[in-house]
Amino acid sequence: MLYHQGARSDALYTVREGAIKLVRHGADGSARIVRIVKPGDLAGLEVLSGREYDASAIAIGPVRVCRLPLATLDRLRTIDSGLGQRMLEKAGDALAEAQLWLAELTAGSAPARVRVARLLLRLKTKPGSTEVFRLASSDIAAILGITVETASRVIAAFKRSGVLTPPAAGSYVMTADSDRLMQEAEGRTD
Amino acid sequence: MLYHQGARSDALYTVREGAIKLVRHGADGSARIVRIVKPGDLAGLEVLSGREYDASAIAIGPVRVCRLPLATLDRLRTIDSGLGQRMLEKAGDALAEAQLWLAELTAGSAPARVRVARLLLRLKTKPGSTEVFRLASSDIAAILGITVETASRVIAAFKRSGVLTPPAAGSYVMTADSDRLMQEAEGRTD
DNA sequence: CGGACTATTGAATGTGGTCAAGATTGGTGG
DNA sequence: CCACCAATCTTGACCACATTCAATAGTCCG
Repeated sequence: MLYHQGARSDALYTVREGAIKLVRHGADGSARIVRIVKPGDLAGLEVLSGREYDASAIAIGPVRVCRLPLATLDRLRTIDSGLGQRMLEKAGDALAEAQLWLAELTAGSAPARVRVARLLLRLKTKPGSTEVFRLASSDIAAILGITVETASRVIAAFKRSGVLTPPAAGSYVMTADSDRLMQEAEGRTD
Repeated sequence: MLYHQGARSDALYTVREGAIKLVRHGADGSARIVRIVKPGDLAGLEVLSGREYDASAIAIGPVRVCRLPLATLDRLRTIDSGLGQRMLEKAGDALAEAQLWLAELTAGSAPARVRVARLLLRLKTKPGSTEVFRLASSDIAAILGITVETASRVIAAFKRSGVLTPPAAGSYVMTADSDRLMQEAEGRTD
């Protein structure tokens, strides 16, 4: 865990390897994953506005990150004038991603099966690859705002229909039939 | 309409007065509002990454905006070194808002009544005020990812129970009982 | 006074939630 | 090597909420 929701923000983070999830905890104890920070992305932008961290940052598996305390960041910015520019681009990208999640991954006019399919398509290890990261069904549930049970049911259905083929035990990836997955993501029922 | 989803991005916008909505259209014709741009906020950050606009920007009522073509923006940045800093902060704020929407306004462990209540609380004209912007129920539906019918039903229920009092005809605001609205937002059923 | 759009309300259907019970998996220690 | 335990995943039955479809009021223009 890199930092906690509600803690005073003091540093910006960038991920080098692996991935971290930003989890937002509701007053009632419910948890929701609001962003996945992949290599090259930034976490903890709150520090720039002096706000508290508005989510907790938790590593998904082993990661290598770079911690940039605010003072260090300011110093770097006076040296490298392009840094601010690149950070701004990254922030814009993160915003675009968040809005894409809002539009395509949240409930509303799309059944759970479709949303799970869309999420899986975004979890491909590489563009064009048939392998997708295998994350815990509790994480899938926390991203899509559904329960663990429905997540499990949908994944099971995909396995049965051959869209997904389970990996060797302990593996972090599973194989997907991209074409049929895209059909599911469109909502095609046939 | 300031720009269309999918169009080549050529300018950044900031809102002076009023508000604009960023609407993302799905392949199936469905529309979802992914952000409300209020005075001081930025729209069209895609231009910084050279991407296409990933949503359409549509004014909600009369607005006054400032259009900044990319060339102008670059020129301004060489003059005012603090501009990039302020833009970065704004981008971070927008990201925080988007993630808050993801956590609190989308379906998942919260019935429609609760989410409408939360949305209304964020539509207050001023912090502490009892007046909330009265937006079309089709807009409420597009933000929360519910249908117009359920939005209408919930609003009607709030009016009947006295939580909301309808405004004079043609007004852009309506009065809310903040305390009871907060109770509804918590999910308290009593 | 129409005409178009938005809002409202009602009934039937269906998807996902809840609750509860097993099944796998992975890890620990005897 | 195996027994045991905790955590995660899986599956089933029932129910509630929201969607869908459809029909009726408003409301703002021309």
